[in-house]
Order: sequence, then C-alpha cells, then structure tokens
Amino acid sequence: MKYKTKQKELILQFLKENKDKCLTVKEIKTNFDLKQIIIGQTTIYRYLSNLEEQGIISKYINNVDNSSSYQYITDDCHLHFHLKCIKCGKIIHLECLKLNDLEKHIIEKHDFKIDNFKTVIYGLCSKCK
Amino acid sequence: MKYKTKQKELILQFLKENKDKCLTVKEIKTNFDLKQIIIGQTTIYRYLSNLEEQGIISKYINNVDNSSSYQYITDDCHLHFHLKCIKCGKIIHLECLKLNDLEKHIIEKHDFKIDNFKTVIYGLCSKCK
DNA sequence: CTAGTTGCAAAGAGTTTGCATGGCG
DNA sequence: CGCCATGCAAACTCTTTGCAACTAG
Repeated sequence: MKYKTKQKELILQFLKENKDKCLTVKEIKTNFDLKQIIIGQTTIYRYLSNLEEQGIISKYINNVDNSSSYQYITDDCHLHFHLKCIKCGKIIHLECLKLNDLEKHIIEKHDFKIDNFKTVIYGLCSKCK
Repeated sequence: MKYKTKQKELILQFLKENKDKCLTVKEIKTNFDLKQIIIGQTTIYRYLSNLEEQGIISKYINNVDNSSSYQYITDDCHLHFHLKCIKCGKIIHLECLKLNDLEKHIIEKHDFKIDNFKTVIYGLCSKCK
C-alpha cells in the first residue's frame, strides 16, 4: 500500500463519516454504487484488511449471518466495550469503569489480555428483552 | 423433528462425548467419515440448527474464518464465559465470580441482558502474549 | 517508465435449498 | 402406508485469488 489512490481516500472517508456504525462490505459497496462511483468489492476487501492490520479499523464478526463488519477506531474506543443485541442488531458502546476492572482482573488473575475491539458482548437490549 | 433416527442419535452422542470442545461441522462430518458411517453434511447442519433452537447446544462464530462451532451445553456452562485466543484459537472456560458481578451490573445499570453462550471474549492467552 | 493498485471474472469455503429416496412410527 | 428425515447435487453468500489493464510517483 504505497500509492495514494482515489478509491482508498473515498473508502476511508466513508468509514470516518460513520464512526458510530459497523459497516459491512456490502453497505460500503452499495454506498458507492448509488453515487455511481465504481469501486470493486475486491478493492474494498483488500483495503479493509490493510486498514485492520494497521490498527486503523476494527473487524467484527456478525453472529447472525457469519459476515464481517468493519468500524473506524476512535481513540475513546480503547476505553470501552461493545454490546450487541441479538435481536435488533443494535450496537451499544459501553463506557464503564466496571469493564476496566474486569479487564484488569482477567489479565492479573487469569493471565489473559482482552482485545476490546474484537470482543463483542452479545445479549438483549432494553427494547428487545 | 418428530422421528428418532440413528443419525440424530449419533450426532448428539458425539457432541456429548465432546462437551469440552467446540466442534465444527467439518470435524463432526470427518469423525463419521472415518468410522465409515455415512451422514450427510446437510443432516448435520439441519440437526445442529434444531438443537440450538432447543437450547441444547450453543453456536459460536470463529473469528478467523467465519465458520461456526457448536458445543453441547452443560449446566455449569450457565455460570461462565468463554475466552478465546485470537492467535492459537484456544478456548478457555472461565468461571469467575467477577463475571457474575459484571452480568448483574450490566443488567441493573445498563439494562442489557448478557447471553453467556453467544458471548466470546477475544484476546491473547498466556502462551501467545 | 516501473511497480503498485484496480476491477473483473472465476475460484474457494461455508452454508442452505430442492427434490427424489428411504425409513420411522 | 403416510409423512418426516436423509443425502445428494446444485444454489447461494461471503471472501479470496489470478490476471490484464490502469495509474501514481
């Protein structure tokens, strides 16, 4: 990834504009299709993998259909966990000291380093319960 | 699923014998192939979905290749979370009062009911750190 | 000009569906 | 004997790979 191209610029910009959402490759593709901007899905997959390796975005696995979602990482994301509702798919960014406690506890007592980006806590949100 | 068949019996038995493991469809299929017992993968998929709906087994998503694993649910599984190492794929069953605290806290303060079966905490295990 | 990047098409992998055959009750 | 379950093959979806054309530097 040595060259700067229009496609990469556009994809990154779109991810930044949707920091609060987890986007699938399909959603990203459709966004550009509608604007009549041609970006091959191959390019999207390749660039997203690259961004993930660089630690710029985070990849999530969707428990419903085994597809993947990607999300731009903001600094404050480092401090929180993600809750995802099994029913409606809503993602809740939870900032809570309890979770930092848990993280500390698990690394100290169980010798396991939690990855906040990969980890998604599944369950039912207030509406779907 | 009204009839009792040999295939169902064999699949369930195999899951029970491997309560401590998360099994993929491939692993289940291969197990029977080696024993020269013919069970179509379709049957395995269908029966596993059915068992999951009944709450007898739990389905996990593998972050590496987007495939699924299935595991027989034992009573004590209700009391713990699963940690999964991103590198080596090892699954650790963590029974810890801290987690029960967390569960209680999240439902009381954040109105979110955690699903212990679906939730997998990703990170690095002691060996891979 | 040179080498990295793109986009199409095709290949792969995991999963689901359609349908004729087979087996439970 | 009727209806459900099975297993094969084909369809489907998501993702990756091969390759010729394109383009940034």
